[in-house]
Amino acid sequence: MTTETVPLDRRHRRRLETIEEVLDHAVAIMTTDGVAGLSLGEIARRMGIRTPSLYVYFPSKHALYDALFARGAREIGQVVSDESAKLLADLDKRPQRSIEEVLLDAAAVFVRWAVEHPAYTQLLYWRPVPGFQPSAESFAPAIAMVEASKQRFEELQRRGLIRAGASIEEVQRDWVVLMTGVVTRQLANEPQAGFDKGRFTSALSALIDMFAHHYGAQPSTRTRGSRHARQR
Amino acid sequence: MTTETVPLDRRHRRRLETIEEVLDHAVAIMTTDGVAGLSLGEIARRMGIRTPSLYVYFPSKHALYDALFARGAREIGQVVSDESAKLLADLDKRPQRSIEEVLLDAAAVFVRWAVEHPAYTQLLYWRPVPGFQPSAESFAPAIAMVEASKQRFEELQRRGLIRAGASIEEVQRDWVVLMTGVVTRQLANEPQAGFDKGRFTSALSALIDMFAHHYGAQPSTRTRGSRHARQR
DNA sequence: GTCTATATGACGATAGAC
DNA sequence: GTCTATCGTCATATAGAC
Repeated sequence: MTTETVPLDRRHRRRLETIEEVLDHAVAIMTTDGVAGLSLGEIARRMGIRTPSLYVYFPSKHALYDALFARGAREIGQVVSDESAKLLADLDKRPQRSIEEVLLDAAAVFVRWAVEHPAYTQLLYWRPVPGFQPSAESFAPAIAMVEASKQRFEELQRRGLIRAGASIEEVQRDWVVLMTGVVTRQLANEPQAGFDKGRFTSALSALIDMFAHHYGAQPSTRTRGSRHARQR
Repeated sequence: MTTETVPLDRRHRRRLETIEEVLDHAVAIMTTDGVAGLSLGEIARRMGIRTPSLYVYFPSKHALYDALFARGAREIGQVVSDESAKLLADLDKRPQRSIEEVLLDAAAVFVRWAVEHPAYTQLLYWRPVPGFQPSAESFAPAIAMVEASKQRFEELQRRGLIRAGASIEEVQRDWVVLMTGVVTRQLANEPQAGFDKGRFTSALSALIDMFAHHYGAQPSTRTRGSRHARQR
């Protein structure tokens, strides 16, 4: 009995490790060849096994995509959640921070992760795989992230940084359009540029100013368009 | 001699017609199955020919994607160009129009076409096909469209609707992020909703207000956030 | 010139031996 | 749990019928 449970646990752990290894190779392939460029044969080749052996761990290629979707949603959710906690804690210590500063920090964390993890980003925010729809379980962390984001905006509204009359639903919707818009254009037009040098990631500051002006509570201390005025 | 040129012309015309037919079927398939779901076998099946026969007209699947990219870029370019001409002519007749109204018209034309032609939109604004890069010739109309858009913003700036100090390069960049951001979210999250009922296409008005407030010349006549205030 | 017949190699997927 | 063998489909290439 005792001799049975131990190897079972070990086998189980080993199985989970193998699954993680499959996912790691899949991400590496998708990063270079795009989400649609993933092939089970290439994963197996890199692991030194035959393609059919992968079916022990995943019943289909779509199931593999589903696991990758879940993994990506969990990871970006964690990154954003950590930043969000820091943001609110920091706001307690330095309440004089402008809404522009606060939102730019939050935006940069999301956009940086997205452009630096193009495989997950394509899977989460485009529709690159014909017929693939994430399962409810895999989609759950993505929903949780949106809910957390809305709660963060509500908190900012309570603290007087977001205009009192603003609909949080609309704030969240427009925020998502801006953030994923920047990420999509950067990855599709300049995939090699990276966060710091990208033409579209560099637009974040101007877009956040725009957003803050519209949904922020107090008029910005910065003159509208001061960034451009400098260039004249 | 005379008897030779006539059938050559006819044959040439017939060839072009066949090419158009191939492209039409390709668009239909991509519309239902996504860009990556296109298969030459399915095109041939629908045309009642064998797959290798397609290679008479296109040397490879990538060449077919290239022709589709060019077609899509020309079509949306034409749609936007027509609207742009109408917009400026209308502005001569009714110079009292606000920048919000003018831009919302322009935005609606682009976004409506994009969500109603998801096959072209995916090809033009995402990266759904591993290894596919449009040729310089196919890309040309897309560049022309961006140039025309910049010239339109310059004209609006000359007419005093866009703030004098604004960099047209930045105006165009942020405009593209907003428009393709809305389109991408609508097509990826709610592909079946259509322009009029979509959750993200419905955000256009608010996003244009935001944009106009930032880059427009005179303060808006509408109270900031009046749309939301109404909902209270 | 246009299309078919045929073949190649890669793919996702399944069945069954060990 | 991994293998081999196999299936059907895919994009692609070539040779040849008409």
